Amino acid sequence: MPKSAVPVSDTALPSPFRSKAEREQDRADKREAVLLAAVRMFNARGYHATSLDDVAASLGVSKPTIYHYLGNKEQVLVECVNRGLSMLREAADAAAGAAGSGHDRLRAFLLRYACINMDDFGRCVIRTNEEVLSMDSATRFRARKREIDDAVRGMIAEGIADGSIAPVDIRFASFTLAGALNWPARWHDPDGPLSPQEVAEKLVDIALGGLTPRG
Amino acid sequence: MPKSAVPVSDTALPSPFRSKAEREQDRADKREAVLLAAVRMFNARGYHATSLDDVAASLGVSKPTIYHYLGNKEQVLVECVNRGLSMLREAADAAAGAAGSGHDRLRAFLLRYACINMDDFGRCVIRTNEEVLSMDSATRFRARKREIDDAVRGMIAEGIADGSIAPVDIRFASFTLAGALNWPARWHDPDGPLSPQEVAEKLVDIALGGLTPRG
DNA sequence: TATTTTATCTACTCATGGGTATATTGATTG
DNA sequence: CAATCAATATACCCATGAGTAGATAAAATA
Repeated sequence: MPKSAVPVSDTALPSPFRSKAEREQDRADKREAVLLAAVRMFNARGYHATSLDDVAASLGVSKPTIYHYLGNKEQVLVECVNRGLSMLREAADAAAGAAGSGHDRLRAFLLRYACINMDDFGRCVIRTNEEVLSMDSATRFRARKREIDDAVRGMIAEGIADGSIAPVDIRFASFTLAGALNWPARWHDPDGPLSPQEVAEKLVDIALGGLTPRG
Repeated sequence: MPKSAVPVSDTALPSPFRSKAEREQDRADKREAVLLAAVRMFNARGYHATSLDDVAASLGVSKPTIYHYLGNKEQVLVECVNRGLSMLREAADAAAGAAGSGHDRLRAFLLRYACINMDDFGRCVIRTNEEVLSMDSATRFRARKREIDDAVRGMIAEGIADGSIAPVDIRFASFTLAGALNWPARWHDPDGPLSPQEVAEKLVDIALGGLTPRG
């Protein structure tokens, strides 16, 4: 353990000597910073209209620095999309494992889903068209989105089974909900007066109205 | 009228001599063919990923020919978008002038709206992000979309007033409906088994469910 | 201390693609 | 028939931007 040669004290004085773990963390942080800067520009101007020179400049570094952290432009996009997809996946798993009726679980998930769609990385999932990806990445992208959609359909099916959701066409219901809740990725302004949470609640209430059984 | 020098007969023999009107029609037809070829490629691959060389090649002509009919690449896109917007506008005017309750008129419009969003030019309206346009075009684009949205909001308001629509938040209702019905522009496959009309009916039924007053 | 590794830069290459200059041909017009 | 105009092509220019080569300097390691 040569690392313990580095002074370690209870008072944790900031040391200019960084441990291996710290250096790895530094690297990960920088990589993350690149992704965040990139996704914001992609969302604001579009993938093709954003050059890696622009992204680098916004971070005060040069383009090769980005290539030091990520393989190429497409990988930058793919990583951003994957972060968004992971958030969605976690939300789906959480909802699937929660208590309550199908309707309750669906509602809880949709609220989270809508919020993620207004987040930097979530928005990128919606705004990224498969055509801009390589065939390989596009296939993986489609598969991961499909997982989310399957989860939604599952919740709808369970809601129909337990009577908390009206007996709608499951596929079209999921299309309708997805469309309604994806759309804010295009119009919601993070700097505007409407918080994602507020928007999500209003949209979910209205969108879910059509699935609620009639008294 | 020098035009009448061209032989005109009741039997309307096809003549190789074209009148001025015919020549203008030819030109308009060619222009239209360029737009249709372009919008299909824009929709399939995205605006930035489509070169005018590609569009020209798909028509069996060369790029300068396109420039003979349209000023530049952005104008090609703008014309396509405008065709879609005009269709939407007509549908909105027709619905606004129709008989029936607010709910009836809204429903009729939404069916048409959804179908237009699965048409070549309508799809282009949805898929075109303002960021790819010049500031000037983007402003006009936004204004025309806003007109459509205002029409929807008007119909919702009338429906609420006449009791055919539940007293929802008008702005969020229009966002929800728009999202649900815009989304097919991204997923509907014109060559697939689902006709736009079928899709439109199912989506509108589900999306409108949330606005229908409870018994 | 010598060597290697990491982080970063400057300065390139090179393909793509928007847009243009200009030639050609055939029809239109005077 | 001459002059013009319309439609099209070939061959180009030039900016942008992805991606790379290679230098440098600092830190880490042996």
